[in-house]
Amino acid sequence: MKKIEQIPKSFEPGREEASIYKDWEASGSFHAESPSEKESFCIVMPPPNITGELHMGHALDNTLPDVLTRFQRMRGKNALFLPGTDHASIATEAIVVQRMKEEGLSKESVGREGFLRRAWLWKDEFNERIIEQQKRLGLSCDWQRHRFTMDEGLSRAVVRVFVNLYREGLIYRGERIINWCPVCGTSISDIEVEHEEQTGHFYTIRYPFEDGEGGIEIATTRPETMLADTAFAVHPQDERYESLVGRKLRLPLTDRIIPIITDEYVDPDFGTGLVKITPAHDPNDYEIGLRHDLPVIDILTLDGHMTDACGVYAGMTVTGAREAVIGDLESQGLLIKVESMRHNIGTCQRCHTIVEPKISLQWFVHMEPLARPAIELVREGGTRFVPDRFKKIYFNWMENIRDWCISRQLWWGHRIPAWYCDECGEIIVAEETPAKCQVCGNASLRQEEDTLDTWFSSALWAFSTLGWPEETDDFKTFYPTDVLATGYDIIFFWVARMVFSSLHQTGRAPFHTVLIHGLVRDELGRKMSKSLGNGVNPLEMIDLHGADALRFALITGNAPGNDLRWREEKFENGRNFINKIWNAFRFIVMNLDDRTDFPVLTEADLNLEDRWIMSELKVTIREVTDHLESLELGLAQEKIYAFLWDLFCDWYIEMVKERLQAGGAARRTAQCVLYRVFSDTIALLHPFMPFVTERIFGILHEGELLIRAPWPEVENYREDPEATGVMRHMISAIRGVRNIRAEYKIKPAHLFAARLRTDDDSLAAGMAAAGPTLTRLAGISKLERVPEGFSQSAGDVVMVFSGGEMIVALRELIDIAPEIIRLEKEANGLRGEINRAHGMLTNRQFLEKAPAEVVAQQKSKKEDYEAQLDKVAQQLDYLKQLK
RNA sequence: GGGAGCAUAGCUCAGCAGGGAGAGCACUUGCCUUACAAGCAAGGGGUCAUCGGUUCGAGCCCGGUUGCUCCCA
Repeated sequence: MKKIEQIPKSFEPGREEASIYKDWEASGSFHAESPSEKESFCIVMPPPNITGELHMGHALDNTLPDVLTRFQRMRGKNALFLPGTDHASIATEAIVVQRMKEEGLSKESVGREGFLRRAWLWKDEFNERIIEQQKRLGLSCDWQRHRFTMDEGLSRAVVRVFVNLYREGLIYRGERIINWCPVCGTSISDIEVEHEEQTGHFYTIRYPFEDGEGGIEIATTRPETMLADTAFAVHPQDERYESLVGRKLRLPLTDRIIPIITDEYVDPDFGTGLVKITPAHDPNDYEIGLRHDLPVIDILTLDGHMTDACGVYAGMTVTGAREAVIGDLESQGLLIKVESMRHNIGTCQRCHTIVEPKISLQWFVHMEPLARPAIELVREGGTRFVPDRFKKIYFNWMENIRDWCISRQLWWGHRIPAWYCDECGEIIVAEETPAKCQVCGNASLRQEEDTLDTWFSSALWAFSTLGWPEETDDFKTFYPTDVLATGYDIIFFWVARMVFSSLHQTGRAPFHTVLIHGLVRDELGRKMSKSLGNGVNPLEMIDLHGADALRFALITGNAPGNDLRWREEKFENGRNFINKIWNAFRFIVMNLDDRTDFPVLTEADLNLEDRWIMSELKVTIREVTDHLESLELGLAQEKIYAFLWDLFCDWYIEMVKERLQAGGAARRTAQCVLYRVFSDTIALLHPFMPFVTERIFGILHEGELLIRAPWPEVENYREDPEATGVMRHMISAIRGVRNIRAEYKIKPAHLFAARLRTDDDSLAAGMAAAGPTLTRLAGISKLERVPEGFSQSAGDVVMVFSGGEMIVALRELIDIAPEIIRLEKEANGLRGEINRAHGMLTNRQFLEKAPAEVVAQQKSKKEDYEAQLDKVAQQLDYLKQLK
């Protein structure tokens, strides 16, 4: 083993992490087997977009599954953390286009092939960069299984699913109102539209009757869309407007005559109960239009300008047209009033420009039949959400599902496997490029230009990454996967779609558990964003204090589903903890005599503190394991932290120093327990802080890798209530004495003798055995047990603790008056506790209804406090007598 | 309009088969005690938002109110 001189005073992540990571990779520790005899555990990584760098959200998103994977790997499972990246069609295309623009090029000028070549170069560059960043986080991914959504295999899965769904009639092509983003130049799905409230204007316009007289007033926030109006509607039972039905209106600024119709859809209680119908630009109006056979007039071009159907307004932008329309209406006296109003507008999730509802020919997935079994699955617990409440969000969306527009007018993505025959109009959907039209035999077919929504391929991620549609070993070994860890912001986008796609294609749920985490926010609770510039770069943090500190900070106090604020302070805590661990490690190395070959210990060899710390470790192993199994990573980490710092470092190491100094058998035992307990604690911590723990373990256990070491077993330790009880008393005695020292401002160097009055023999024995330790920890030079009847004298301070009394002769150092105050404070505290317990124990209802063990517990607490109060009171009487 | 979450120590947050309120940081006091000052020791600080209900017993369960977030339409 290394000598202490070879071990640096502190752990330097920057110097160590890269080589530790290399050791893991070189040993093949990340690699999962398939097929395998072992039980498998699989998590697929939520694939980051290739559009940019890793941010704090990714760091969290990736750390959680890594902790779980490392835990399961240590438990002996065939654990696979499958990494990958997503092609992010809209975002990537926008970036590549932007880059080309800077070179004076455009998509059109380079053509589809040329564009894709550039996009792939971009992908290669960022894919690599992301992987490098993830390695710095310490992720234990099986990099050999890294996948990209546009890889050959995954593309084959996409085509297969598309063809399957088309043949089943679940994918169709049709004209519908879709959301059009004029800047991205593509359709987007409903959930890619974000609604934001804005202050706009509410224009009241008069539509005159056909003959030019009178008219109807209508209010709208989008006056330019009137150019697409093709009817006016009222509710059929609305008596107010009975006389209007059947009459015709003259649409201002045009020479169009539009009818007044009735339709059930109109809500008579909303506004005036009159609505204008714009079939080409509103989904509901489109439905009404179909029912009444209304003309559909599209007034918007794909790049957001007015179409030729708009007469004088043709060619204007939407905002330009709005101003022109308002001006013209006003001059014709048809603009009644303008009010200001808060209203919701839809914007593009990617570029935040206003989305235009627009009639368009697109491809859709018919969702209802796919959603039904997906709802059933979660309802019956086949897949559960942690925390549970997120299933409500899932249900809410699934139960109100609408058909999914999956075609995108983009080049970067999976091109839709559909071909058109210009001769006969046939649409051929197939996995392979068809040679000729199956109907008319025409050989010149045209492939659909559009690509698929990125989420269409992400939805297959749980199985496409494992080789589906082939029945590969990977697929057989790891599918269904186990846990999916992801943010609540993509429950619809990804989780829900992965569930229904998996169920439909593979007949099985993609995972049994979805662990939901929150968003990483800045110190002020704001979402981290580029525009605010408040993002914290995880790589910079790693440069500063290492990946372990970063991981610690992300897990600290983090409960499933809750957002967390990034605070520098938590991160420093992580660094401090690493330092603490490192120093405990150094202390142990200093005291091991370069040996780790310890004989097997028997109970007889063990000291009180040995039995105690091992008993506490057993409890900790159990708690940490349970918390990890229930995905409570924050709690699990907290338990290790408390054990390592508060119990192991503050008490065990301190108590063992005398024995280490003593040498001989006592030293051997202490060394052995230190080594065992510390090694297991480091192992428990490994999933959270893999680097330091690996380095330490590697030194303590030469030639072994912690990443592949077995998870600590509770069976290796004995729960020892007796030792725990005695230690609890002893700790309380030491704390009490320290408190006296602090209150009386006694210098550390000033030792004093103390007397112990107790009826607890094992405590007395334990304290006696701890003699020199008590000197160091409490400044007690000599401890003498005195009988119950022993009476103290003036100048004695009596410190009552849970196991008895410590009597310290302070003589001239103490003043009776403040001592009386101290004891009275103590007595009051005890009386409070006694009253509380007494209240419960004299309540007949409590005695009858509360569980017997709770009653017994209260009873013993009360007796305990009463005994203590009794002693405090005696001492008070005594002091008052002296006065 | 529908739904969800949050409100606990000065700050950031944990806590929950319902049985004596926790952590980290900050604060006060004393310590360079040969693993660690990124540390050690001793302390101070909370009617767990509010009102009501259930219960022998409520921070925890139920309902109302207020105030902040967020999602969906």
